[in-house]
Amino acid sequence: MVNTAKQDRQDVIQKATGLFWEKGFHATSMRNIQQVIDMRPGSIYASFGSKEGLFKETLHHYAHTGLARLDACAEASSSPLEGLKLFITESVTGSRKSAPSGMCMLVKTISELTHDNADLLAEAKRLLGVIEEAFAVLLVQAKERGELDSSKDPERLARYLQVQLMGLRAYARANDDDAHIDALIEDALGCLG
Amino acid sequence: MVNTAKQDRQDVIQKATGLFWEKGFHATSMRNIQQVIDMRPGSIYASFGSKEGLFKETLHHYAHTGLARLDACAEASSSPLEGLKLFITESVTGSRKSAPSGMCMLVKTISELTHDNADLLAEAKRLLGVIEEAFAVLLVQAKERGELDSSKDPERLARYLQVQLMGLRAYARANDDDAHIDALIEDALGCLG
DNA sequence: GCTGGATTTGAACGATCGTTCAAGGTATTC
DNA sequence: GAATACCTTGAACGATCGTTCAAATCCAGC
Repeated sequence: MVNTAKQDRQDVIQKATGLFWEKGFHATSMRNIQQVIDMRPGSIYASFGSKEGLFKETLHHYAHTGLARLDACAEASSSPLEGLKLFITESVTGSRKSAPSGMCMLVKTISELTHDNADLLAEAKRLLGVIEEAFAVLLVQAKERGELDSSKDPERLARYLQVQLMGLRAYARANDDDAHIDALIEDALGCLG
Repeated sequence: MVNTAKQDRQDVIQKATGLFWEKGFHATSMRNIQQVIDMRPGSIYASFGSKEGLFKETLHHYAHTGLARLDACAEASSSPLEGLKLFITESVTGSRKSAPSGMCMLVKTISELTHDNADLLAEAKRLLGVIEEAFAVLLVQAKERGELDSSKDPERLARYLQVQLMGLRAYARANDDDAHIDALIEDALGCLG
């Protein structure tokens, strides 16, 4: 029974993530969420406390899913560097058609929120840092394997890749030309060889 | 009198731009705006028609200001390429402390809005395209002067710079370390020489 | 099948949203 | 100074916001 309840909760969080990701924090009303997850206000507030509480859980869910996908990319590839490139390429091109919003949900969140929701803002920043660390770990592995120029600083390169990923996804949301996007990915990841 | 009225209108739009830029479209209420621009609802709606109408004018104001600043950077620099680099550097580092939000207002808008505000979304995309064109114009000038490798495609490079600018400003919003930002700008603009 | 605690329900709350419009004010013209 | 045209005012509208809570429902243990 615990399993079922947990499954339900995860299912609810997943559906809420889709909504928040698509419409953002402010434009998503609790009534939108009630409809999508088929729960009444009382149950939602008993489970998550508030709209902010639910949103924070969706941020965690989003980040965890992203990290899992990064691991999957690394395992599916012949090298850490190829895994990283695959992850970034997938994130940019894949999320264009399937994902709720082309944008990264964490970037969307730090873009939308202000000090009025200070802890949500801080949490999104923190999670972006976690992802950056995961990039750095893969880059260290690549360096150890000799796939990466030993003069490069993995942490600096991880920051650079974050910039590229953020920029590419934002650009892809503003521009529809697939060929241009592909060329931009090539340019952005060129320094990885 | 026409001049005064126009000045007033520009002043109103400028103040509204600051609010929308900081808080975004949905989180900014018409009452917030009434307070900041010191006008009553009737006057605002007589002047701008709707919240969307006012927001669209602030988008234009923002883009126009950005283009003017790009021109100023180009004139202040010894070359088109240096002007472009100055503009990007200024946009990333300057907007960190002074601007309402570290983010580009146009990127923030395409990040926040969905098909529910289709024309505002389209307008923000269009204005980003205008800015990209202005980048391309400067790059063509740089190419003619021989400052840019003749093998480079100015339009592709303009798209690349848009990605860098979007990514850098988003990253700067998530991360406070000035030294890291400076290094990232260096990495991002390295291809310009 | 009854009981008691946990869960779900949905009507309702006060606040705030974007917007309207009759009423009041102001400036210009004769 | 009266009349006209224009602009501003702010109370008020219906809708929707995030949230609450008494009542209804569910379900395990006896």
